[in-house]
Amino acid sequence: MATIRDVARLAGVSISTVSLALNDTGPVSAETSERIRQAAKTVGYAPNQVAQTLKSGRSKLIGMIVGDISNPFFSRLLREIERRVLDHGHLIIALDSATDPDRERFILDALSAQRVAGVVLASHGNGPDYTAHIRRLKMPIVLIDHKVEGIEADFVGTDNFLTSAMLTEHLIRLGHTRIAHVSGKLGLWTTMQRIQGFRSTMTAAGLPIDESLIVDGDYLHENAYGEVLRLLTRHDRPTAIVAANNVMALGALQAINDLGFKCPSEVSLAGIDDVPWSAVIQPRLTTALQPVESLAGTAIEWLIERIYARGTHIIAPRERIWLPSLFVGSSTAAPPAG
Amino acid sequence: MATIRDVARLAGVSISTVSLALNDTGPVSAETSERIRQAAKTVGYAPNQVAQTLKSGRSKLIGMIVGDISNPFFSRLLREIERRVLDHGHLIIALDSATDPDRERFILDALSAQRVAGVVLASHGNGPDYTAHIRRLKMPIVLIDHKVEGIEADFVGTDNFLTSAMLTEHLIRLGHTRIAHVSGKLGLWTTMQRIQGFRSTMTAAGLPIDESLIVDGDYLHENAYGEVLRLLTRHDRPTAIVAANNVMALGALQAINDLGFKCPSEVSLAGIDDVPWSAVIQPRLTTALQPVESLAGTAIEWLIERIYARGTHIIAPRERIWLPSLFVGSSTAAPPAG
DNA sequence: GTGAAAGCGCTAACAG
DNA sequence: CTGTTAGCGCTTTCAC
Repeated sequence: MATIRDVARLAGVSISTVSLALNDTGPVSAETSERIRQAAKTVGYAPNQVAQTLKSGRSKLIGMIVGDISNPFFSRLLREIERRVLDHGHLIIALDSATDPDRERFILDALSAQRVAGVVLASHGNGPDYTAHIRRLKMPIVLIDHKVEGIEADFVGTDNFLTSAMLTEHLIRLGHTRIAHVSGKLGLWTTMQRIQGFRSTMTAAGLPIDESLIVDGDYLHENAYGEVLRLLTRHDRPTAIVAANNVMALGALQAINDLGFKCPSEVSLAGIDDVPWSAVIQPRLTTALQPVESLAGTAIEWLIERIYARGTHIIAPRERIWLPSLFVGSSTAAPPAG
Repeated sequence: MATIRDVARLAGVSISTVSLALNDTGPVSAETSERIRQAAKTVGYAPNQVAQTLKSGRSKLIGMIVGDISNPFFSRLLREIERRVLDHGHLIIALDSATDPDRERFILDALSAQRVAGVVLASHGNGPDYTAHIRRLKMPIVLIDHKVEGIEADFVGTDNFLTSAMLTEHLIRLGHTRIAHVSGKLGLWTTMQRIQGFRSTMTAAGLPIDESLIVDGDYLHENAYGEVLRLLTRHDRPTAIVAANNVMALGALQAINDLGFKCPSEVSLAGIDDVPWSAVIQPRLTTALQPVESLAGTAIEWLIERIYARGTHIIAPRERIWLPSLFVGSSTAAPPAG
């Protein structure tokens, strides 16, 4: 690997002149500059990012932590973010926390040790210990999807109250009264908002809430499958189900199919977030969609801003809540008569 | 961020003693060592990986480049690899080349500038220029999925000839004679092997090969959708289709559905690689499965070996070809009578 | 316009 | 056993 020294030697100048010329950061005569550029090309010089990072204290790497990288919602988000970030000369280190707060902390420490420029964090932790730990790292952070109180960071998310509220409303209008909600990991802001949206909409419609119909699926396919099996084998089973994310909706659908129920004629199903190729899944799921590109765009815009602002001025935490949209598929219909 | 200096000051020793003690790399009295560890803890010392990297010339980062990070085959692979790599104290930088060789080169250069320890590469390039460029980077590389001649790297993949051959054989046994193959990006080893597997099996069964039934889907959902629309609107349409990957199989299925054909009674469909929610897709696709965990395991084992062997001894390029397995779903059946 | 030198945080000889 | 020192590759004053 050629270094700045090799270039200097070949061009017959000092290393500082090379740096000045190549970075356009000082007065170098056009002639010398040209000679240096030539030399750099012939020796195949590429600046060592590690040295630059050590010098500047900040690398060109951005960390991104999500709960499940194989969840299509997050892999789309990752893809969108990565695309935008490459334009700024940054690279993304994507990590899967498996929704485990301890693992998340471990990863955050590792990213901090790498002196990453910033972090896009779909957090799964909370509590004073957790927030104190994050604050101590002093990294530019943009929270995405899951909001956490007590961290000086921007937050970009969707109106989660609305996501489940609109699905619930849709089912109520179709005539359902016994509606179940398969929720995500309890304690998370996103989860609680979605549960709230469900509850409020039920109550506003004058429907009673059967607490046993609100079950915890932990945002996982398997859990949702199991919970829905349980729900549908009860004598007072629900006629409709709202799943709090995409993979749980698919788990629910599988349970419905495996038990031999017809969807939507016997059980209606609605979920949050799309899956790619949803077009080939029968029935086509009714879903509340988060605007992935808008989320990715805002997150990166703000993070980059924060990275460049660092040391210059402080930016007060911002918050942007995008609105979901409703896609009505063929998985929801009026409840069976009787 | 506390540095080794802060620890040294607090413990009342020199920085080299701190380094020696904390890395267990020199003779330090038990007492001093303990004092140093205490000091490190109280100031919250964590070694700066960037400085270590600059010193050693090699970071704890591993790059991974795939053609499409949102393809479930690759996101599973990424997840598996990441899990294994964390155990060795490494982090993964995952990047999406969008199957573009130029973009792939750009990314490889960026990784090289970061002095990554090694790269897991699902390559989409070939030709002397390409291989020369990669050789020049001198990074430990493990090729995965796509084999490229002319690079001194290990290769881990699946017997791709067999994947399409077993699917074709399965269709022939069901009675099909007009079988189409929606292939991946032409020129890639993987693609060519799969086409070969298709051809050889047809020929071995004494069936003629209609060249117009071998179409290029470029491993993309949209392309496959379009190609299959075209195939099925021909007067001499095929009765069965072998798609060279998972997303193309789903694109094909969508085309079949959209045209109003029944799968499998009117058109049979088989694909390569699973999708996570395959259980809820009707009909359940017949697929040739690659052993993702074995691929990930071998790739990382070899890459880590190569990373540690660097400078010590050279390892001759190795190759491991795993066998696929056949999953018979409900998307394949005997061709319609007449 | 250009060069010398300090220093980012760490490791590893080499002295003592 | 412990401390001094050089140096990884680069940027950035500060002299000349």
